[in-house]
Amino acid sequence: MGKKTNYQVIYEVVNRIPAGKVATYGQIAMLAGIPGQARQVGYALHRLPSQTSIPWQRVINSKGRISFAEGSAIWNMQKVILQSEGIQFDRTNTISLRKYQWKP
DNA sequence: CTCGTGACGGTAT
DNA sequence: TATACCGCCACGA
Repeated sequence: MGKKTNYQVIYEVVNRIPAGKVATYGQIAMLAGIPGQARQVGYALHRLPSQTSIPWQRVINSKGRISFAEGSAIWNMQKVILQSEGIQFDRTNTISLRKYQWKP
């Protein structure tokens, strides 16, 4: 039996985030068993194919902000999808973790 | 093998 | 409050 790679575990955790909720990179790293390695989570999501069923858009940074350059095409896409799932952004494009952070 | 990179994050200044 | 530093480590050149 091949042991699971960190990526596989990361994807499994991200898959559990329900629509209408978000999780931080650091939180996913912790839940995936690689605490302190938030960057690995970002890299794992970065490698996902463009058409994936994994809800990558539900992972944001610890400040409650989308980790792409504000105004970029990918940034806009992530924001639109999250809004369609019921997530509200404030006037500085920040998401309230208090209200929307996933608590498994 | 070494080196630069990065969808991060906590701490220091 | 904002910016700067690093620690972290898999990946690819």
